[in-house]
Amino acid sequence: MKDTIREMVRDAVRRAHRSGRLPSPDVPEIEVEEPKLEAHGDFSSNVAMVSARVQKMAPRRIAEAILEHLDDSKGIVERSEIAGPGFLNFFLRPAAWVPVLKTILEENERFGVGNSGKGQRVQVEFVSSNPTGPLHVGHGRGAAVGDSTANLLVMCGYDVQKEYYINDSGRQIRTLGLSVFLRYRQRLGESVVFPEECYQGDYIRELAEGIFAEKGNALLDWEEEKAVLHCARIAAAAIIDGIRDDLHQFGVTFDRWFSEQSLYDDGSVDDTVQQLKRHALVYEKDGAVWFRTSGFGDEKDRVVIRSNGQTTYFASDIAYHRNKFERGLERVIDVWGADHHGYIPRMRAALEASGYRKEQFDVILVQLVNLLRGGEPVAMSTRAGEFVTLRDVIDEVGSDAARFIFLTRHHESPLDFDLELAKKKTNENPVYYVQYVHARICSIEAKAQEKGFGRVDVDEDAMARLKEAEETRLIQTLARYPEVVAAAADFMEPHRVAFYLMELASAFHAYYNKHRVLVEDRQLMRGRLCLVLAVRNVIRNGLKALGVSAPTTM
RNA sequence: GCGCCUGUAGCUCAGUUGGAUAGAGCAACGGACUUCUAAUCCGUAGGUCGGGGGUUCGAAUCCCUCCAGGCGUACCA
Repeated sequence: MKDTIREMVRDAVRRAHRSGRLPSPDVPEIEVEEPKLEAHGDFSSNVAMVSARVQKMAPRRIAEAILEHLDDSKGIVERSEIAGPGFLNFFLRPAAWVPVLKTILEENERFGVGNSGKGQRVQVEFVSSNPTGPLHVGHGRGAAVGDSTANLLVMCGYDVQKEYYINDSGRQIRTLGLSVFLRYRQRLGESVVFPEECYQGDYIRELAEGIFAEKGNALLDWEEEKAVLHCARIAAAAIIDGIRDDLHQFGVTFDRWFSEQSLYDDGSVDDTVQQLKRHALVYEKDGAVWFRTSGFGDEKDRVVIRSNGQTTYFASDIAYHRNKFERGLERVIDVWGADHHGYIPRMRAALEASGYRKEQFDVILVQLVNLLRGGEPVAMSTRAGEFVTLRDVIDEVGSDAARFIFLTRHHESPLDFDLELAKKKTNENPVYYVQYVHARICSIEAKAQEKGFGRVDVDEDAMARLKEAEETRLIQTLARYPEVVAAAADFMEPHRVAFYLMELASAFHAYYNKHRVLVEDRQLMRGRLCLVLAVRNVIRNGLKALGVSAPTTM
């Protein structure tokens, strides 16, 4: 609808120029927006103001010329006016909105789907938690943001791949193995000290128990290093299985799980370092090898190979990201915890130095989650291994509530997640507020069927009967959905969809309380059924994008 | 010290990328169930958009500066 108005305005400028009323046919970048105040119409444009320079005329006179040459052959504008410094305000006829409803009903699941992505190959990498322990609540937020962003990109016509990067190499994995091995020895009655830097959680004991169940006390006879590595391998695999299960429970699946170790095994990390050397992008200093990231916007150069010969995490990360592009991906989006933001300049530098454009790499930073219960902070200590896992949260409040609440804030703003509130079935809890709309409409549909209405056909004459203020407002809100999806994907901000759904839900509940759908007048009832079914489509599509279910009853 | 993020109603947060008189929810107060699900709605009240300067027709939004909070600044991952 917005685009239609925009085209009409552009066309009017050209016509006004042809008839001699405007000196220039040029139309600058104009805006058509939905004003906050109803008195300013359904749509308004700033075309006259931004054209003042080009046309060398006063905005209000330009506005007059444009209005005189407006070609409204479809008859959608009821009335238009010039207001304030030169705004063009358009008031639409209610019937102008009928095509929107028709589109929503006909396109059904596909309503809101666009093709701005043009099939571009994009990867969203998210969660990528180290396989040293179960996922916690913060990972859940990253999962919700990453998965929803991926969904939205798919809806906008991108060819999207979701990937989980497993940091299954390096010291932390060894530490994991050591932690398990020490618990294993304790399990067999040895009295050994369990160092603070080892992983403290109870799950380590369970993993040790698993090793014992399989191998008995055989590991005691092994060389220590071999035993630790064995424990590490078994434990990491078991933890990843657990992570996969948790994410599956959370409605998140990946196209690929990418192992960091595989980059060492197939020589990718070495190759990468060799290539950097050939291109003189690295140099040696103090026995270490440094990447000249400072030449590409980073604060300082960064080490890729330590003086002890070991590569840094940065080295394998460069290899990993180059691998992504070598696979044919045109654009890469990483979802990281906000505490890693200092890492962005060096990663960006590394990719630019490798010949990629900076538009090809984006990072979504996700701020931390404060877990509360009834307003009180839940004590969590990673060091002591006491933390509430994502699984705990899903089990307690459900996947739908958790996912939706994770998306009720901009991802860069810290989120208070209150377990009590997440379980409440009132409109303090936005999930139910939105889902309730879906359930209510399903109920109306069922009642309509009891009254002998089989299928509700798309009936334009009936829809033209929708003239109540609440109905027009609902339709206008519905019409915005595709723009919301597009903006959410463009800006990688899935919370926009969550807020939109709350707004749509609010408009529906208000309508529901004031007007009945199942009225005596069959034609009006048919029109209203079309309207609420359209609302249901959009609610369902939007919730699906966020990975939240749309229940038929509640 | 330097860098990034945040600062909007008592609380938690939006704000269509520069538009007209600043928007929700919660909390407070007052109302609405004989109806298609009250997990809902309607109304009242609540503001120096952290402070100050600048850019222009126009600023919560862009620039500068100051203040407050968070995070980051490893040959850690």
